[in-house]
Amino acid sequence: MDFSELKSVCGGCTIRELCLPAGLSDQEVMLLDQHMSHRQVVKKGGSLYRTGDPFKSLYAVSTGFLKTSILHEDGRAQVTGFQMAGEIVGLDAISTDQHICDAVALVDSMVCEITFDRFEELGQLMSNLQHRFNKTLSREIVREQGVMLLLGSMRAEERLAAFLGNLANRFTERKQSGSELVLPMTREDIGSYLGLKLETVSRILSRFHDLKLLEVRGRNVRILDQIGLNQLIGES
Amino acid sequence: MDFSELKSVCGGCTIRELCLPAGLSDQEVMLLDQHMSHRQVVKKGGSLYRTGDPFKSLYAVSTGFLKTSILHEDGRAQVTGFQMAGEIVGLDAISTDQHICDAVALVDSMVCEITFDRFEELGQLMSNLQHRFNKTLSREIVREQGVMLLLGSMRAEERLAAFLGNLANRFTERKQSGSELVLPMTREDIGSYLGLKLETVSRILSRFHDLKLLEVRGRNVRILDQIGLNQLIGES
DNA sequence: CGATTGGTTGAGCCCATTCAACGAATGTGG
DNA sequence: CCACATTCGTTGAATGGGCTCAACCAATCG
Repeated sequence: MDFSELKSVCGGCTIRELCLPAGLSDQEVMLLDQHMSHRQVVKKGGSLYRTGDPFKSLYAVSTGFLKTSILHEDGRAQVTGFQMAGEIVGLDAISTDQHICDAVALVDSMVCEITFDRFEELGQLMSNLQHRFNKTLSREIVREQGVMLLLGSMRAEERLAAFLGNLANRFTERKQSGSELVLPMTREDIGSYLGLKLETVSRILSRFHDLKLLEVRGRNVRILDQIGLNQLIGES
Repeated sequence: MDFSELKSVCGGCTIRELCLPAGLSDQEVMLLDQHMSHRQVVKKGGSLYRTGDPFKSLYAVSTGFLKTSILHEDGRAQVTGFQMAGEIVGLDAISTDQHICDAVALVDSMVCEITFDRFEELGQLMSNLQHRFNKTLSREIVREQGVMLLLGSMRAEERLAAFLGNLANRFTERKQSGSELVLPMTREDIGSYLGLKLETVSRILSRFHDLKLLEVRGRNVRILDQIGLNQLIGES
């Protein structure tokens, strides 16, 4: 049996309510299921797609963790997001029918593929699905605005505190611990996302450790004082 | 006659191809027209909507210039975009049915309103319109990613050069001069958008002036050396 | 085992900020 | 109409937060 391609089954998916099928009736989910392509494995370090690839499908992260990053001509890269279970990857490619970022797995991951042409047809059949999808796109716009606020007007400490809080919330939504984080990305990835150098990320994590806000052991981060972290944001 | 509300007529609009009706047939545009609400005037300094307002409509800028900005609890604001003719405002509110930013007119402006409920119905009738709208949302995601790249990995000079280049392109698309810019926003607005202080914006404009890349007289900026500006981006 | 990747920490530097003064333009009320 | 306040923009001097450069350690991999 080839485990690299398994039929997606939204109906039985535990994170259904965090993903595209959110808010759909059982019948609607069945219809969606029929239009889903196969589930795919992306090995750690492997890429789901690369900049310039023709756009064919959206992907819902099933398990694992991805990052997306855009490359500037001169080699500079900017991580634009980290996607976990239930989150959709590839939304930016709708605009140009070409992927404008790289999507790379940070750990062994699985994604559910759905052909966008098919998805648009489905949207015509199910106004409910289309409505939800509009919200999904809008939510991504809002998320990015949050990052703009972070990059444009927060200091390094605040950025990191906000980043950790955001991760904690998303883990909690997924019934995982919101205080015992295992970061799947490198310090450099975090830095790129937050507009900081990796050394700065490392230093500030150490500082948070000293302040007894965190317990940091490499990629294992335990949040000791979420309130203290939150207070950090917006003081000064 | 009340000039504050005029019927929108996409069919005869000069910027039709830059706006929602882009790519639609004449018949489809007529149908869209029937569903458009009235055209509204927003006076300079006035706001189209404010954070927290319930979401009812999208707005297409007809003439003028708007800015959108989000407010952080502690009073910090981040300008998230400047919108000119043909561009759509309010996309972020779809996600939560509430506006999460303020939209303020930088000069006397006119906007075309379309009720989002109606628009979604129209999208069900016209797959073409829905397809285009998906692209519009995706394009906004891409635009914001560009800003993230700018904020996350460019130095002040590069940010300003990229900003001016972007404005020039958008003016050119609208058959206006791409070298004789009249900036409708303050230095503070620019700074907020670019993650810089207003003094820094002012200083760098002066520096560009000294380098003979620009001619700056207050809000009138003439681009003397677009190539030079572009070269500035990504050197360092 | 050496090579590579990822992470931490230190010292010095520099770019953007902060604080401040000043000028120009615009608007307002007497 | 002028006096005054306010907003907007420019420029200078000093400061500092995050960067650069560098050394070092731990873990992983071939």
